[in-house]
Amino acid sequence: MAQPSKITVEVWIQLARAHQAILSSIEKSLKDAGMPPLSWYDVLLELEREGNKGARAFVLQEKLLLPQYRLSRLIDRIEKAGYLERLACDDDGRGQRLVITQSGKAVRKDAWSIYSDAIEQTIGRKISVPSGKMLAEVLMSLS
Amino acid sequence: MAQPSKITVEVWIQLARAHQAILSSIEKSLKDAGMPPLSWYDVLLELEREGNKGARAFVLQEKLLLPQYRLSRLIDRIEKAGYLERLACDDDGRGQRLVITQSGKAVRKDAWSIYSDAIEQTIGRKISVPSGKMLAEVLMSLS
DNA sequence: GAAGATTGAGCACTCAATCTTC
DNA sequence: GAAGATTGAGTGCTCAATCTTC
Repeated sequence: MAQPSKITVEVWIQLARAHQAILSSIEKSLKDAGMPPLSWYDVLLELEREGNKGARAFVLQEKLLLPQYRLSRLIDRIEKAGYLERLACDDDGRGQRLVITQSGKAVRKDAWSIYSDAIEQTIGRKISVPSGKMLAEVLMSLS
Repeated sequence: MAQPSKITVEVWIQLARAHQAILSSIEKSLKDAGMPPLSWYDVLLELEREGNKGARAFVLQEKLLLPQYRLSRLIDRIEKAGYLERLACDDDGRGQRLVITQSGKAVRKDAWSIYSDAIEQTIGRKISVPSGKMLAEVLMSLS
């Protein structure tokens, strides 16, 4: 049980604070604009990338790091809002194909204009390009 | 409405992923060890730093970036578990002094041995000291 | 028995409304 | 009226149990 250095602890504290600050700012921007929360955006973006064939739920779980039960209820809500459809899966009777609808694509696009602006305000304006490259690279090694 | 660069977007994606991965790992470690969640730890640590005079709730709000209603119910649960006490505030009848109890200090200490080990496993082992210094510094400018 | 997915019950979060004291 | 704090009602998260298909 090796103890973490002061620097390691400081990294975690600052990582948690930065995440919390940025996330609440983004969520507030989306809500103020009448958009669905960020978790919906993540799902819709993945589905849009998958195209008409749709995506399996367990694939989304891995990509978005979500537990099964959370994704299941998240999909319920998004489907109820009309932004995705559950279709039967030909080659596996247990599963289903999740397909984004036209209105789903539209709301994702609208949300992106709000979302991207919030990212620029909370991150882009605050750090230099070299810092950003370094930051993204080091962070990638942590997940 | 300036658009964010690809690097800026990548920083946010990796920041969110790293945070999610590290946080769930830490929470799992705490739960497996029979410890309260991380939010309790944050409150208890701040109270321990304040000593016998205790801390005002609105001060915790600022330090922990928590909304009023969330902190209020968080304090309820921690108090019910016997880890803190709400005492009258002499100079302000609206507020109260939040004071950590002996068992609160004990559980915070026990939780730290689990928590610190999890930090070392998820962060310390994965990045170099120079990367860590740089990371902490840049992250600090984001919150 | 394992994998994909859902569900019931309990707990935590959220918002707006409220209360008390300043 | 503003600041510190709490609360009711609605929503979302969590865990374990469950169901179906592989």
